[in-house]
Amino acid sequence: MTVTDSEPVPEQQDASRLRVVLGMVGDKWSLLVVCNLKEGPRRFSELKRTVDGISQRMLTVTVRNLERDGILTRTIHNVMPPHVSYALTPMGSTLCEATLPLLEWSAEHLALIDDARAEYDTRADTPPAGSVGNQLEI
Amino acid sequence: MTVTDSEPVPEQQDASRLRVVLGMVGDKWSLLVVCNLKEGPRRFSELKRTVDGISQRMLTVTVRNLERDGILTRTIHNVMPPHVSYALTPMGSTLCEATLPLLEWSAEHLALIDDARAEYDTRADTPPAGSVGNQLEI
DNA sequence: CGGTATCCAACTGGATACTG
DNA sequence: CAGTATCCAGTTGGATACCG
Repeated sequence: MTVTDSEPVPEQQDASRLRVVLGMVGDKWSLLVVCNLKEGPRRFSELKRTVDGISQRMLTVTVRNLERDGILTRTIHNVMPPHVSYALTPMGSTLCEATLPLLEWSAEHLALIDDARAEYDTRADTPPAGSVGNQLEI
Repeated sequence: MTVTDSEPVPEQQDASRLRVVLGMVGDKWSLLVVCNLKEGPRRFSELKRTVDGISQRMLTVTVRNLERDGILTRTIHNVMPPHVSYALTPMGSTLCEATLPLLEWSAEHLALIDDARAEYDTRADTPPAGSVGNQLEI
């Protein structure tokens, strides 16, 4: 009854899903942490060492969000000295697999992207009188 | 000769690639724009209408970056009134395909994510004396 | 060891007004 | 129509210091 009218068109469903994924892993660190757990559980300090450049604060925030989303589990080991380990859930593993094509794409296109940027910047740097700054079509 | 020492380990390669992809499409709008070009070229105003909630400024910024990265082309049609159309490059199309698994993953796990969040928030809201706030393991 | 708390700089992105 | 320019609020994230 709270449904107002027609069901959303496919494009809007895509958009909604994209927003969910990006909200989860679209930030600077989440996917890097997830990828570092691919091989197995890691402790907080291991992650901090492995995920290059991450601050303690951002690692804490990132793993908290991923735990909340059900991507990884946080386990406290009551030993001396105490430590905490993080591991992917099954859902986290499938997420990891789902990002693999994107990783491959990146590997294949890294050079082409650099080329495209260089070419674009060249065109942008020199916009003299007779030059063709943009594709034209009449 | 400029190479200092050993080749980077696979994990670091992954990380570097992830940073590239995230830098390109990890923002709020890029993937939404790309997905809206999947079916074919679109004009600026069409994109603005279709990509729900995007401001004129952000659409301009987003398509400029995607053009620079070689993901889409910008074509100016010299008619009255003048208009501009955007289309995916072959590289843009392959990027789009590479994100499909992530889209499917999102579709399959949306409900589970909501459940995980709800459960996490419930545990967080009520951390009374005898409760088990976190997984423990000795 | 694995956090939390606080502060602050930089960036993101929305609103609005103006332009060719 | 398709921008550009400006301003500004909100968020992200780094540095630092302290805590159980």
